[in-house]
Amino acid sequence: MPTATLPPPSTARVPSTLADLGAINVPKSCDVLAERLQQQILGGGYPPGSALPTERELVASTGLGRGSVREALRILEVQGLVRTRAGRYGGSVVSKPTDALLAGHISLFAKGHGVALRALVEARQALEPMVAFLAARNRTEDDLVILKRISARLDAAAVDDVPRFLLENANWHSALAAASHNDLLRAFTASISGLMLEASGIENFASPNVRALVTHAHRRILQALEAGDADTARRRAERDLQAYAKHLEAAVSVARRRAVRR
Amino acid sequence: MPTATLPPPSTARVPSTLADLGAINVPKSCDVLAERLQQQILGGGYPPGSALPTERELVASTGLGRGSVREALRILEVQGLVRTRAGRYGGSVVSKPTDALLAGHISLFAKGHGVALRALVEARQALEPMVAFLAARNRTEDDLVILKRISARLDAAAVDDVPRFLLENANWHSALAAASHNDLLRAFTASISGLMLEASGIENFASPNVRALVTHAHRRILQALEAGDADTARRRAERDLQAYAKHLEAAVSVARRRAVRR
DNA sequence: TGCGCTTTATGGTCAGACAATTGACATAGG
DNA sequence: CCTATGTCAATTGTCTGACCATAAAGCGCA
Repeated sequence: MPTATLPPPSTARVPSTLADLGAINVPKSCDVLAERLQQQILGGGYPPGSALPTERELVASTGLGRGSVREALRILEVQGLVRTRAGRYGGSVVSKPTDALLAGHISLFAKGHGVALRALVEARQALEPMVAFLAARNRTEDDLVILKRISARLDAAAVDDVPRFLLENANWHSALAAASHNDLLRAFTASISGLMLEASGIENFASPNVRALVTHAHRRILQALEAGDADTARRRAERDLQAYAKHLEAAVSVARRRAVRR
Repeated sequence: MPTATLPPPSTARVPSTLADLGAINVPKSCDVLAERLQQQILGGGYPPGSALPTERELVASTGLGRGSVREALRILEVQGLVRTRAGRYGGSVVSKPTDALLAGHISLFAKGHGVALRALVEARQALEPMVAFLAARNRTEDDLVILKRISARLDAAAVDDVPRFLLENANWHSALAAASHNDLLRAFTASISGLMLEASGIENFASPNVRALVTHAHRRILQALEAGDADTARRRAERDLQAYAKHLEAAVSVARRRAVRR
């Protein structure tokens, strides 16, 4: 964190021999425990699926109170590193953070910052061409089956069921990202799809025009995937998203004009 | 979550009139409180900077125990929605999730899934061209100043100070993303830069060759930014990253051959 | 004016108790 | 023998109460 600036140490009267200690950090006990457990987990000491010590064992081994231990475990839970179950033979089991969990954090970030729909579209424009490229190279037969199934549902819903259309559209993008077999791009894409799905519930783009455009674009990309033609897949994703962004821009500006008039 | 499959309801003998109830969810009290507070915060009830009720007030108003209230606040803290300070006039203050926090979650996700360096590079290849494009369009004079300063330090370090070079390189990519003025792309890029910085500490690419390549590429992109030429900036980012990826691939395969021989 | 002490509201921590949960095991019934 | 049901024990979930640590406001003194 090279940009962090420390607060000036009091104001003056610093014994000249005393070095600048900087802001002294008093970590909370639960944070310390959480971090140590995190390191043990990431370091391989507790592989996914294995059980952490029970709360009371941790109390005994750390000397902390049970409340602090519970808060530490709660931190790990929010981070997606453990899942906790009550009851006998329960306890905290190490797990890997899920896509949904990361999507939740990204969603909070976006909502907290008031990220505009335009920014979401830009992010998708950044990700999707590469996703399509990789999907064409790395897809399995199963990936194709899933994408075709979603495409069919998408086409069916495009006729008149707009909410369903939007949902299946989000699924389609997520499935395409899954076919890329890049965990990071998959998670990013799924997050953005979820956010756009939410946003599209508010605005009312997805006119019949746009729906036809989208289904057509998806079909063409899917064809490139089947052929394993990565460059074509990328190019089509690029072009289609550009067209989509233009439509969206127009729709938004219309909505804005309408809002101004009202 | 359309992919979730419910466990088959016992095995048979289901009274035919009984509907499928699905898995019943028993949320913990602190989760309920955390979610309610989250909604209030995101709904604008507590704008950033405002103070949440104190722990004891929440105890009084919710009827929960203090431990549960504290766990709820701890959840919000990990999500980056509040910052908590001890002492009089302390308490929980609403805040926006920081880039660093989201980067931490993304990092945990990547480490938990064992995301390969190759996947990181692919993600950067996806993001950076669009980032460069937007940066050329949206950069301010301040953005340029910052980028130039980092570039200078990068050039200086490229001669012989490899760790410093890698650090400044990560800073450069983050600064470029900041210049795009897209919060999401900025956060994604910063995360990936951090992860690559960590990874590059292990591997030992960044040979003199690669360092020269990188500094040259950054200079060319910076020139496009100054000129405000978005398309050129994007094209250069694309080409340079492709070259970088190729170098990396070669370095990794060399390392692998060496490992096999040993 | 300016420094230092006190005051006090707040989070941080611990201890103990009880409730709720849940899987394993034993047991009864067919 | 198999199935269904009851019992048990270990574990998390929750509450209560107490005390400590912290930090900013306010006061008093020089």
